Amino acid sequence: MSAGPASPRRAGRPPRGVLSRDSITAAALTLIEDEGYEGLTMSALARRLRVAPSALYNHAASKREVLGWVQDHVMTMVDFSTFAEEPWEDAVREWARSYRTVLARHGPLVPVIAVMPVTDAAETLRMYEEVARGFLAAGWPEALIVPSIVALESFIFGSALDVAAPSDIFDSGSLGPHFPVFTSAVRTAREADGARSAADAAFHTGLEAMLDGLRAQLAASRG
Amino acid sequence: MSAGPASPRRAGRPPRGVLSRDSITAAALTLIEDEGYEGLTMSALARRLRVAPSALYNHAASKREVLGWVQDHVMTMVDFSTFAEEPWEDAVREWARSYRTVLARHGPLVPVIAVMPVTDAAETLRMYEEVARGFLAAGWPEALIVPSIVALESFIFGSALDVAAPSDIFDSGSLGPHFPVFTSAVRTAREADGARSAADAAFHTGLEAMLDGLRAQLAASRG
DNA sequence: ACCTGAACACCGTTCAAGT
DNA sequence: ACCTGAACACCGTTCAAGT
Repeated sequence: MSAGPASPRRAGRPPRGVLSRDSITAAALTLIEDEGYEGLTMSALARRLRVAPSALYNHAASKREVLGWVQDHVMTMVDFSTFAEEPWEDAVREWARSYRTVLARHGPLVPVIAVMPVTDAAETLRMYEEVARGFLAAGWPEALIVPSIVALESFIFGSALDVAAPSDIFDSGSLGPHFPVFTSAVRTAREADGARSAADAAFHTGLEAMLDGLRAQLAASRG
Repeated sequence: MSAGPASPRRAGRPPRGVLSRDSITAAALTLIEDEGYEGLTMSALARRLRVAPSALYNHAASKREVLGWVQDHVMTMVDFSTFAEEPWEDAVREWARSYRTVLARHGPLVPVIAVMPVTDAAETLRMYEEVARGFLAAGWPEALIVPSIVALESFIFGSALDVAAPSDIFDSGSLGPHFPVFTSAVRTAREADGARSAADAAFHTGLEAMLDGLRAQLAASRG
């Protein structure tokens, strides 16, 4: 009845020792949670697993590969369940918000995700499958689905990087008087947005604009 | 008549030796051009300047600061001249294309730019000033200018990361049969886009969608 | 004020040797 | 098959010593 030490074995040979893709990924995730991505070193990872650093290389070809495993797991934290339940536009909204929130906590992963092939990244593929399904069900022409998803993702990736920016990123300091239009626009925006951060306001603006444009494109494709 | 070894001196003390913000930035840029960002190390930089690595620290507090100088220079390569000449929508289109192209060649800089405060980054501020001016001239309410610019930038940043992705990034490999909708959508998109890369198609789709949405928002703000 | 040279505290990764 | 321990080839950065 108990889960036992051996996790349900997949196809292939069962892991002999403590080390496996799963255990390394789990240790990496708690390490990142505790120490951040600067703390994620092969030494620190090995220490958590009570093993010599070189032992890791019997299971992962490189730190980059470990990062790929982490990335695929992080994707499971993104909520894309709404595509099965809600209308297309609301589903995209919820998915995009969740995606950005998850990535904002894993900023250093963003450049990795953007470039990582999806082959054998099963969890990542699960998300794409569900999102593509939602687009198809909403009546999107098949040829427009992937470009639309990638466009939304690009915006989400950029917005996630933006979350890490300091709140005074647009303070022009002593140079302010040389750039009066921008300086004034920054001040006005800050007053208008109130407590909401600049990053949040921009995300809302951009997401609604893109949804607007995509909705129009969907309508146009229906003739 | 000749330019001479001493560049036109700014306010403040003239540089005594060979090393200065300008010379270090110039060396870093040619180094990046020749060897890429992996080749940009403090040692390699010092070697190009015929100086010991530790000498760099008399002028820059850290490698991160050097990266900031590079970033500010890279911004001068972005073409934002169209804001003074063309209608708002065409100007944004040209600016966004140029911005993405420049950043695609400097991918590792994207996470740096997203977080780097604009204080004392004069070239970066010049761009923002000109873009904000263009928005204002097009009739945008002041409070919406900064969120719109940041939203566009987020999309541009994400799209620039996307350019570095391998063309087969969406090949689902042996897992394909488990994700039929997505796999089929990828194939259809590839056929529809022809020679154009997936990244280019997505950039076009996303930029036009966002322009659509922003145009609608501008119209709405006019009542 | 600015440079050199040596040193420090790390990295990721390899590999012979063990079991 | 999988692990250890030592080693390698790097990093960015500091600092005493020189001029």
